[in-house]
Amino acid sequence: MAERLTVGVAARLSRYLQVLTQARKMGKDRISSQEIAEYTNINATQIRRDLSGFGRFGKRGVGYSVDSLLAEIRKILRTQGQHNIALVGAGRLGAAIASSPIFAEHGITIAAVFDNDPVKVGTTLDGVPISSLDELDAIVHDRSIVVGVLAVPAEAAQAAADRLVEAGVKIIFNYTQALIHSPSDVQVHTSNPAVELLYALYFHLT
Amino acid sequence: MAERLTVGVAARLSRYLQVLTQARKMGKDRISSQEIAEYTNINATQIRRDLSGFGRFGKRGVGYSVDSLLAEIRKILRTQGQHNIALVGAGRLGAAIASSPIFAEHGITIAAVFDNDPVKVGTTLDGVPISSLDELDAIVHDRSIVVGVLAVPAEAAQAAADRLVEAGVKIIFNYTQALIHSPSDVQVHTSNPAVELLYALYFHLT
DNA sequence: TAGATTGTTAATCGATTAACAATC
DNA sequence: TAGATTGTTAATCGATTAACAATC
Repeated sequence: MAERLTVGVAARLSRYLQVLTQARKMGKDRISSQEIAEYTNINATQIRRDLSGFGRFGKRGVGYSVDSLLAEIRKILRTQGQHNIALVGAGRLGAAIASSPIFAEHGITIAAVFDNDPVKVGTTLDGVPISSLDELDAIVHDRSIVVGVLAVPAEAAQAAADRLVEAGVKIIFNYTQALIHSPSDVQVHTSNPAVELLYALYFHLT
Repeated sequence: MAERLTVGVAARLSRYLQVLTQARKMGKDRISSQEIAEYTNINATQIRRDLSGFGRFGKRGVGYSVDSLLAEIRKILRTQGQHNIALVGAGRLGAAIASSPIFAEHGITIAAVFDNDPVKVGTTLDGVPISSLDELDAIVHDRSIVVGVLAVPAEAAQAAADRLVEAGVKIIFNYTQALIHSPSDVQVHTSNPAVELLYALYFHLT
Protein backbone atom coordinates (compact mmCIF):
# COMPACT_ATOMS: atom_id res chain seq x y z
CA MET A 1 0.00 0.00 0.00
CA ALA A 2 2.28 2.75 -1.23
CA GLU A 3 -0.39 5.02 -2.75
CA ARG A 4 -2.03 7.79 -0.87
CA LEU A 5 -5.64 7.17 0.08
CA THR A 6 -8.32 9.17 -1.70
CA VAL A 7 -10.04 11.79 0.40
CA GLY A 8 -13.22 9.73 0.53
CA VAL A 9 -11.56 6.52 1.69
CA ALA A 10 -9.56 8.32 4.38
CA ALA A 11 -12.69 10.07 5.65
CA ARG A 12 -14.61 6.81 5.84
CA LEU A 13 -11.78 4.88 7.49
CA SER A 14 -11.59 7.50 10.22
CA ARG A 15 -15.32 7.09 10.81
CA TYR A 16 -14.83 3.33 11.18
CA LEU A 17 -12.02 4.07 13.61
CA GLN A 18 -14.38 6.00 15.85
CA VAL A 19 -17.04 3.29 15.81
CA LEU A 20 -14.47 0.61 16.61
CA THR A 21 -12.99 2.66 19.45
CA GLN A 22 -16.42 2.98 21.04
CA ALA A 23 -17.35 -0.64 20.34
CA ARG A 24 -14.23 -1.74 22.15
CA LYS A 25 -15.10 0.41 25.13
CA MET A 26 -18.50 -1.28 25.17
CA GLY A 27 -16.71 -4.61 25.42
CA LYS A 28 -17.57 -5.88 21.96
CA ASP A 29 -15.19 -8.47 20.49
CA ARG A 30 -16.68 -8.73 17.02
CA ILE A 31 -18.58 -6.38 14.73
CA SER A 32 -20.21 -6.86 11.33
CA SER A 33 -20.16 -4.46 8.39
CA GLN A 34 -23.90 -4.13 8.95
CA GLU A 35 -23.40 -2.86 12.50
CA ILE A 36 -20.79 -0.34 11.41
CA ALA A 37 -23.20 0.76 8.68
CA GLU A 38 -25.92 1.51 11.24
CA TYR A 39 -23.67 3.81 13.21
CA THR A 40 -22.02 5.61 10.32
CA ASN A 41 -24.80 5.78 7.73
CA ILE A 42 -22.32 4.33 5.27
CA ASN A 43 -23.51 1.42 3.12
CA ALA A 44 -22.37 -1.99 4.40
CA THR A 45 -21.09 -3.06 0.98
CA GLN A 46 -19.02 0.09 0.79
CA ILE A 47 -17.49 -0.69 4.16
CA ARG A 48 -16.51 -4.22 3.16
CA ARG A 49 -15.17 -2.90 -0.11
CA ASP A 50 -13.09 -0.22 1.62
CA LEU A 51 -11.61 -2.75 4.01
CA SER A 52 -11.00 -5.53 1.50
CA GLY A 53 -8.80 -3.15 -0.48
CA PHE A 54 -6.18 -3.52 2.25
CA GLY A 55 -6.46 -7.18 3.14
CA ARG A 56 -8.86 -9.84 4.32
CA PHE A 57 -9.63 -8.59 7.78
CA GLY A 58 -12.96 -10.29 8.33
CA LYS A 59 -14.23 -13.82 8.83
CA ARG A 60 -17.15 -14.89 6.68
CA GLY A 61 -20.20 -15.73 8.73
CA VAL A 62 -18.65 -14.04 11.76
CA GLY A 63 -17.62 -10.45 11.08
CA TYR A 64 -14.54 -8.46 12.04
CA SER A 65 -12.52 -8.64 15.24
CA VAL A 66 -12.83 -5.20 16.84
CA ASP A 67 -9.29 -5.18 18.15
CA SER A 68 -7.53 -6.35 15.05
CA LEU A 69 -9.59 -4.17 12.71
CA LEU A 70 -8.80 -1.17 14.90
CA ALA A 71 -5.10 -1.97 14.66
CA GLU A 72 -5.28 -2.38 10.89
CA ILE A 73 -7.07 0.92 10.31
CA ARG A 74 -4.66 2.73 12.60
CA LYS A 75 -1.82 1.30 10.56
CA ILE A 76 -3.43 2.43 7.29
CA LEU A 77 -4.16 5.93 8.58
CA ARG A 78 -0.79 6.11 10.36
CA THR A 79 -2.41 7.36 13.52
CA GLN A 80 -0.70 5.15 16.01
CA GLY A 81 1.47 7.84 17.57
CA GLN A 82 0.79 10.64 19.97
CA HIS A 83 0.06 14.10 18.58
CA ASN A 84 0.46 17.47 20.26
CA ILE A 85 -1.98 20.24 19.45
CA ALA A 86 -2.29 23.89 20.45
CA LEU A 87 -5.56 25.42 21.61
CA VAL A 88 -6.02 29.14 21.06
CA GLY A 89 -8.76 30.64 23.23
CA ALA A 90 -9.54 29.71 26.82
CA GLY A 91 -13.15 30.87 26.84
CA ARG A 92 -16.22 28.67 27.12
CA LEU A 93 -15.53 26.73 23.94
CA GLY A 94 -11.86 26.38 24.78
CA ALA A 95 -12.79 25.06 28.20
CA ALA A 96 -15.19 22.56 26.67
CA ILE A 97 -12.54 21.33 24.24
CA ALA A 98 -9.85 21.07 26.91
CA SER A 99 -12.07 19.09 29.27
CA SER A 100 -13.35 16.70 26.63
CA PRO A 101 -12.05 13.13 26.81
CA ILE A 102 -12.55 12.88 23.04
CA PHE A 103 -9.00 13.88 22.13
CA ALA A 104 -7.10 11.81 24.66
CA GLU A 105 -9.02 8.75 23.50
CA HIS A 106 -7.39 9.08 20.09
CA GLY A 107 -3.86 9.86 21.24
CA ILE A 108 -4.18 13.62 20.89
CA THR A 109 -2.78 15.81 23.66
CA ILE A 110 -3.51 19.49 24.14
CA ALA A 111 0.08 20.53 24.76
CA ALA A 112 -0.44 24.29 24.94
CA VAL A 113 -3.28 26.75 25.54
CA PHE A 114 -3.14 30.44 24.56
CA ASP A 115 -5.31 33.40 25.48
CA ASN A 116 -4.91 37.14 25.26
CA ASP A 117 -6.73 37.86 28.52
CA PRO A 118 -4.04 38.83 31.11
CA VAL A 119 -6.33 37.56 33.87
CA LYS A 120 -6.25 34.05 32.39
CA VAL A 121 -2.57 33.94 31.50
CA GLY A 122 -0.68 32.10 34.19
CA THR A 123 -3.70 30.09 35.33
CA THR A 124 -4.40 26.60 34.00
CA LEU A 125 -7.13 25.02 31.91
CA ASP A 126 -7.65 21.37 32.76
CA GLY A 127 -4.06 21.19 33.96
CA VAL A 128 -2.48 22.95 31.00
CA PRO A 129 -0.95 26.38 31.70
CA ILE A 130 -2.46 29.25 29.75
CA SER A 131 0.15 31.31 27.91
CA SER A 132 -0.02 34.67 26.22
CA LEU A 133 -0.27 34.72 22.42
CA ASP A 134 3.11 36.46 22.43
CA GLU A 135 4.65 33.19 23.51
CA LEU A 136 2.88 31.19 20.82
CA ASP A 137 5.74 31.13 18.37
CA ALA A 138 8.29 29.92 20.88
CA ILE A 139 6.07 27.28 22.46
CA VAL A 140 4.74 25.87 19.19
CA HIS A 141 8.26 25.56 17.83
CA ASP A 142 9.51 24.05 21.04
CA ARG A 143 6.86 21.33 21.18
CA SER A 144 6.79 20.62 17.41
CA ILE A 145 3.08 21.35 17.21
CA VAL A 146 1.58 21.14 13.71
CA VAL A 147 -2.11 21.43 14.61
CA GLY A 148 -3.87 24.50 16.01
CA VAL A 149 -7.46 24.81 17.19
CA LEU A 150 -9.16 28.21 17.01
CA ALA A 151 -11.68 28.75 19.79
CA VAL A 152 -11.56 32.55 19.95
CA PRO A 153 -14.18 35.20 19.11
CA ALA A 154 -14.66 35.55 15.35
CA GLU A 155 -13.03 38.98 15.31
CA ALA A 156 -9.79 37.56 16.70
CA ALA A 157 -9.70 34.49 14.48
CA GLN A 158 -7.64 35.72 11.54
CA ALA A 159 -4.97 37.28 13.75
CA ALA A 160 -4.69 34.09 15.79
CA ALA A 161 -4.52 32.02 12.60
CA ASP A 162 -1.72 34.23 11.27
CA ARG A 163 0.27 33.63 14.42
CA LEU A 164 -0.22 29.88 14.16
CA VAL A 165 0.89 29.93 10.53
CA GLU A 166 3.97 32.00 11.36
CA ALA A 167 4.88 29.51 14.03
CA GLY A 168 4.78 26.70 11.48
CA VAL A 169 1.38 25.12 12.14
CA LYS A 170 0.07 23.30 9.05
CA ILE A 171 -3.44 22.27 10.12
CA ILE A 172 -5.94 24.69 11.63
CA PHE A 173 -9.33 23.73 13.02
CA ASN A 174 -11.50 26.81 12.92
CA TYR A 175 -14.48 26.74 15.30
CA THR A 176 -15.37 30.38 14.68
CA GLN A 177 -17.70 31.71 12.00
CA ALA A 178 -14.88 33.74 10.47
CA LEU A 179 -13.43 32.91 7.06
CA ILE A 180 -9.70 32.32 7.40
CA HIS A 181 -7.10 33.25 4.81
CA SER A 182 -4.05 31.01 4.82
CA PRO A 183 -1.11 30.01 2.64
CA SER A 184 -1.79 27.05 0.38
CA ASP A 185 0.37 24.69 2.41
CA VAL A 186 -1.85 25.20 5.47
CA GLN A 187 -5.12 23.26 5.65
CA VAL A 188 -8.00 25.09 7.31
CA HIS A 189 -10.95 22.98 8.48
CA THR A 190 -13.90 25.16 9.35
CA SER A 191 -16.57 23.52 11.45
CA ASN A 192 -19.93 25.19 11.63
CA PRO A 193 -22.69 23.33 13.47
CA ALA A 194 -25.35 25.76 12.24
CA VAL A 195 -24.52 24.99 8.62
CA GLU A 196 -24.62 21.26 9.26
CA LEU A 197 -27.95 21.75 10.94
CA LEU A 198 -29.45 23.58 7.97
CA TYR A 199 -28.22 20.80 5.73
CA ALA A 200 -29.81 18.17 7.97
CA LEU A 201 -33.05 20.13 8.08
CA TYR A 202 -33.22 20.16 4.29
CA PHE A 203 -33.55 16.39 4.21
CA HIS A 204 -36.05 16.47 7.02
CA LEU A 205 -38.24 19.06 5.30
CA THR A 206 -38.27 17.38 1.88
CA MET B 1 -36.87 22.38 -9.06
CA ALA B 2 -39.14 19.65 -7.79
CA GLU B 3 -36.50 16.97 -7.26
CA ARG B 4 -34.73 16.50 -4.03
CA LEU B 5 -31.10 17.56 -3.99
CA THR B 6 -28.47 14.87 -3.76
CA VAL B 7 -26.61 14.68 -0.46
CA GLY B 8 -23.46 16.08 -2.07
CA VAL B 9 -25.14 19.09 -3.63
CA ALA B 10 -27.00 19.98 -0.43
CA ALA B 11 -23.79 19.72 1.59
CA ARG B 12 -21.92 21.98 -0.80
CA LEU B 13 -24.70 24.53 -1.04
CA SER B 14 -24.75 24.87 2.72
CA ARG B 15 -21.01 25.52 2.66
CA TYR B 16 -21.54 28.29 0.11
CA LEU B 17 -24.23 29.67 2.37
CA GLN B 18 -21.77 30.05 5.19
CA VAL B 19 -19.15 31.75 3.04
CA LEU B 20 -21.74 34.17 1.65
CA THR B 21 -23.07 34.98 5.12
CA GLN B 22 -19.58 35.90 6.27
CA ALA B 23 -18.73 37.74 3.06
CA ARG B 24 -21.79 39.89 3.53
CA LYS B 25 -20.76 40.70 7.08
CA MET B 26 -17.39 41.76 5.70
CA GLY B 27 -19.21 44.20 3.44
CA LYS B 28 -18.54 42.39 0.16
CA ASP B 29 -21.02 43.03 -2.66
CA ARG B 30 -19.67 40.58 -5.19
CA ILE B 31 -17.83 37.27 -4.99
CA SER B 32 -16.32 34.99 -7.65
CA SER B 33 -16.43 31.22 -7.80
CA GLN B 34 -12.66 31.35 -7.33
CA GLU B 35 -13.01 33.17 -4.02
CA ILE B 36 -15.64 30.75 -2.74
CA ALA B 37 -13.31 27.94 -3.79
CA GLU B 38 -10.48 29.32 -1.65
CA TYR B 39 -12.63 29.33 1.46
CA THR B 40 -14.35 26.00 0.96
CA ASN B 41 -11.68 23.88 -0.71
CA ILE B 42 -14.27 23.02 -3.32
CA ASN B 43 -13.21 23.29 -6.96
CA ALA B 44 -14.36 26.53 -8.64
CA THR B 45 -15.79 24.69 -11.66
CA GLN B 46 -17.81 22.52 -9.34
CA ILE B 47 -19.22 25.59 -7.63
CA ARG B 48 -20.30 27.19 -10.90
CA ARG B 49 -21.74 23.88 -12.02
CA ASP B 50 -23.71 23.46 -8.80
CA LEU B 51 -25.16 26.94 -9.07
CA SER B 52 -25.91 26.88 -12.78
CA GLY B 53 -28.13 23.88 -12.23
CA PHE B 54 -30.66 26.23 -10.60
CA GLY B 55 -30.38 29.32 -12.78
CA ARG B 56 -27.97 31.90 -14.10
CA PHE B 57 -27.08 33.68 -10.91
CA GLY B 58 -23.72 35.15 -11.95
CA LYS B 59 -22.49 37.83 -14.31
CA ARG B 60 -19.65 36.87 -16.64
CA GLY B 61 -16.54 38.89 -16.02
CA VAL B 62 -17.96 40.09 -12.72
CA GLY B 63 -18.97 37.22 -10.43
CA TYR B 64 -21.98 36.71 -8.18
CA SER B 65 -23.87 39.27 -6.14
CA VAL B 66 -23.46 38.18 -2.52
CA ASP B 67 -26.97 39.24 -1.50
CA SER B 68 -28.84 37.69 -4.36
CA LEU B 69 -26.84 34.47 -4.34
CA LEU B 70 -27.50 34.16 -0.62
CA ALA B 71 -31.21 34.57 -1.23
CA GLU B 72 -31.19 32.00 -4.03
CA ILE B 73 -29.38 29.36 -2.00
CA ARG B 74 -31.67 29.92 0.96
CA LYS B 75 -34.60 29.38 -1.36
CA ILE B 76 -33.10 26.16 -2.72
CA LEU B 77 -32.26 24.81 0.73
CA ARG B 78 -35.55 26.09 2.19
CA THR B 79 -33.78 27.61 5.15
CA GLN B 80 -35.42 30.96 5.18
CA GLY B 81 -37.47 30.42 8.30
CA GLN B 82 -36.66 30.33 11.97
CA HIS B 83 -35.92 27.00 13.62
CA ASN B 84 -36.19 26.03 17.26
CA ILE B 85 -33.75 23.55 18.70
CA ALA B 86 -33.33 21.88 22.10
CA LEU B 87 -30.00 21.67 23.87
CA VAL B 88 -29.48 18.79 26.30
CA GLY B 89 -26.62 19.38 28.72
CA ALA B 90 -25.74 22.67 30.38
CA GLY B 91 -22.11 21.86 31.12
CA ARG B 92 -19.11 23.46 29.53
CA LEU B 93 -19.92 22.37 26.01
CA GLY B 94 -23.58 23.30 26.44
CA ALA B 95 -22.54 26.72 27.69
CA ALA B 96 -20.24 27.19 24.71
CA ILE B 97 -23.01 26.23 22.29
CA ALA B 98 -25.59 28.45 23.97
CA SER B 99 -23.33 31.48 23.96
CA SER B 100 -22.18 31.06 20.37
CA PRO B 101 -23.57 33.57 17.85
CA ILE B 102 -23.18 30.92 15.16
CA PHE B 103 -26.75 29.65 15.43
CA ALA B 104 -28.58 32.95 15.63
CA GLU B 105 -26.77 34.05 12.49
CA HIS B 106 -28.52 31.31 10.55
CA GLY B 107 -31.97 31.72 12.03
CA ILE B 108 -31.61 28.97 14.61
CA THR B 109 -32.86 29.60 18.14
CA ILE B 110 -32.04 27.53 21.19
CA ALA B 111 -35.58 27.36 22.53
CA ALA B 112 -34.99 25.01 25.45
CA VAL B 113 -32.10 23.77 27.58
CA PHE B 114 -32.21 20.62 29.68
CA ASP B 115 -29.95 19.30 32.42
CA ASN B 116 -30.28 16.69 35.11
CA ASP B 117 -28.31 18.60 37.73
CA PRO B 118 -30.87 19.95 40.28
CA VAL B 119 -28.51 22.83 41.04
CA LYS B 120 -28.70 24.04 37.44
CA VAL B 121 -32.43 23.49 36.91
CA GLY B 122 -34.22 26.77 37.39
CA THR B 123 -31.22 28.91 36.52
CA THR B 124 -30.63 30.18 32.99
CA LEU B 125 -28.01 29.63 30.31
CA ASP B 126 -27.55 32.67 28.13
CA GLY B 127 -31.08 33.76 28.91
CA VAL B 128 -32.74 30.39 28.34
CA PRO B 129 -34.18 28.69 31.46
CA ILE B 130 -32.69 25.30 32.25
CA SER B 131 -35.33 22.60 32.70
CA SER B 132 -35.19 19.10 34.10
CA LEU B 133 -35.09 16.24 31.62
CA ASP B 134 -38.41 15.15 33.05
CA GLU B 135 -39.98 18.15 31.38
CA LEU B 136 -38.35 17.42 28.04
CA ASP B 137 -41.31 15.67 26.49
CA ALA B 138 -43.79 18.41 27.33
CA ILE B 139 -41.55 21.29 26.30
CA VAL B 140 -40.36 19.73 23.05
CA HIS B 141 -43.95 19.00 22.03
CA ASP B 142 -45.10 22.44 23.07
CA ARG B 143 -42.49 24.29 21.03
CA SER B 144 -42.59 21.93 18.00
CA ILE B 145 -38.89 21.22 18.27
CA VAL B 146 -37.52 18.71 15.75
CA VAL B 147 -33.80 19.13 16.42
CA GLY B 148 -31.93 18.13 19.56
CA VAL B 149 -28.28 18.72 20.43
CA LEU B 150 -26.54 16.31 22.80
CA ALA B 151 -23.90 17.99 24.95
CA VAL B 152 -23.94 15.60 27.89
CA PRO B 153 -21.32 13.17 29.22
CA ALA B 154 -20.97 10.13 26.98
CA GLU B 155 -22.54 7.84 29.61
CA ALA B 156 -25.74 9.88 29.56
CA ALA B 157 -25.97 10.25 25.80
CA GLN B 158 -28.12 7.26 24.88
CA ALA B 159 -30.68 7.94 27.61
CA ALA B 160 -30.95 11.58 26.56
CA ALA B 161 -31.27 10.55 22.92
CA ASP B 162 -34.07 8.14 23.82
CA ARG B 163 -35.96 10.96 25.53
CA LEU B 164 -35.56 13.23 22.53
CA VAL B 165 -36.79 10.49 20.21
CA GLU B 166 -39.81 9.80 22.43
CA ALA B 167 -40.65 13.48 22.35
CA GLY B 168 -40.70 13.43 18.56
CA VAL B 169 -37.31 14.91 17.70
CA LYS B 170 -36.16 13.76 14.23
CA ILE B 171 -32.63 15.18 14.01
CA ILE B 172 -30.03 14.67 16.73
CA PHE B 173 -26.60 16.28 16.79
CA ASN B 174 -24.37 14.14 18.94
CA TYR B 175 -21.32 15.90 20.35
CA THR B 176 -20.39 13.02 22.62
CA GLN B 177 -18.15 10.10 21.74
CA ALA B 178 -20.97 7.65 22.37
CA LEU B 179 -22.57 5.66 19.58
CA ILE B 180 -26.29 6.38 19.49
CA HIS B 181 -28.98 3.86 18.59
CA SER B 182 -32.06 5.40 17.03
CA PRO B 183 -35.11 4.49 14.95
CA SER B 184 -34.58 4.73 11.22
CA ASP B 185 -36.69 7.88 10.88
CA VAL B 186 -34.36 9.80 13.21
CA GLN B 187 -31.10 11.15 11.74
CA VAL B 188 -28.13 11.13 14.10
CA HIS B 189 -25.18 13.36 13.18
CA THR B 190 -22.15 12.51 15.26
CA SER B 191 -19.44 15.11 15.30
CA ASN B 192 -16.04 14.08 16.54
CA PRO B 193 -13.25 16.65 16.27
CA ALA B 194 -10.60 14.08 17.16
CA VAL B 195 -11.59 11.88 14.24
CA GLU B 196 -11.52 14.83 11.83
CA LEU B 197 -8.11 15.69 13.19
CA LEU B 198 -6.72 12.22 12.54
CA TYR B 199 -8.08 12.40 9.03
CA ALA B 200 -6.44 15.81 8.45
CA LEU B 201 -3.17 14.52 9.89
CA TYR B 202 -3.12 11.66 7.41
CA PHE B 203 -2.87 14.08 4.51
CA HIS B 204 -0.28 16.09 6.33
CA LEU B 205 1.89 13.06 7.07
CA THR B 206 1.76 11.61 3.57
C1' DT C 1 -11.10 46.86 -26.86
C1' DA C 2 -8.87 43.94 -23.17
C1' DG C 3 -9.40 41.42 -19.15
C1' DA C 4 -12.09 38.71 -16.23
C1' DT C 5 -15.29 35.31 -15.06
C1' DT C 6 -19.37 32.68 -15.95
C1' DG C 7 -21.87 28.73 -17.97
C1' DT C 8 -21.28 24.44 -20.35
C1' DT C 9 -19.21 20.56 -22.62
C1' DA C 10 -16.77 16.35 -22.60
C1' DA C 11 -14.02 13.07 -20.59
C1' DT C 12 -12.46 10.61 -16.50
C1' DC C 13 -12.60 8.83 -12.09
C1' DG C 14 -14.40 7.36 -7.75
C1' DA C 15 -18.71 6.18 -5.09
C1' DT C 16 -22.53 3.48 -4.68
C1' DT C 17 -25.32 -0.55 -4.84
C1' DA C 18 -27.39 -5.14 -5.73
C1' DA C 19 -26.34 -9.61 -6.18
C1' DC C 20 -24.12 -13.73 -5.01
C1' DA C 21 -20.49 -17.21 -4.59
C1' DA C 22 -17.27 -18.39 -1.07
C1' DT C 23 -16.69 -19.81 3.43
C1' DC C 24 -16.86 -19.43 8.44
C1' DT D 1 -25.92 -29.02 7.73
C1' DA D 2 -28.06 -24.30 8.06
C1' DG D 3 -27.42 -19.62 8.81
C1' DA D 4 -24.66 -15.67 8.62
C1' DT D 5 -21.49 -12.62 6.73
C1' DT D 6 -17.51 -11.60 4.01
C1' DG D 7 -15.14 -10.57 -0.38
C1' DT D 8 -15.88 -9.52 -5.16
C1' DT D 9 -18.07 -8.64 -9.50
C1' DA D 10 -20.62 -5.82 -12.57
C1' DA D 11 -23.35 -2.10 -13.60
C1' DT D 12 -24.80 2.63 -12.72
C1' DC D 13 -24.58 7.13 -11.13
C1' DG D 14 -22.68 11.34 -9.40
C1' DA D 15 -18.34 14.07 -8.65
C1' DT D 16 -14.51 16.08 -10.50
C1' DT D 17 -11.75 18.58 -13.69
C1' DA D 18 -9.77 20.93 -17.80
C1' DA D 19 -10.88 23.53 -21.41
C1' DC D 20 -13.10 27.16 -23.68
C1' DA D 21 -16.73 29.85 -25.92
C1' DA D 22 -19.88 33.33 -24.38
C1' DT D 23 -20.31 37.67 -22.48
C1' DC D 24 -19.99 41.19 -18.91
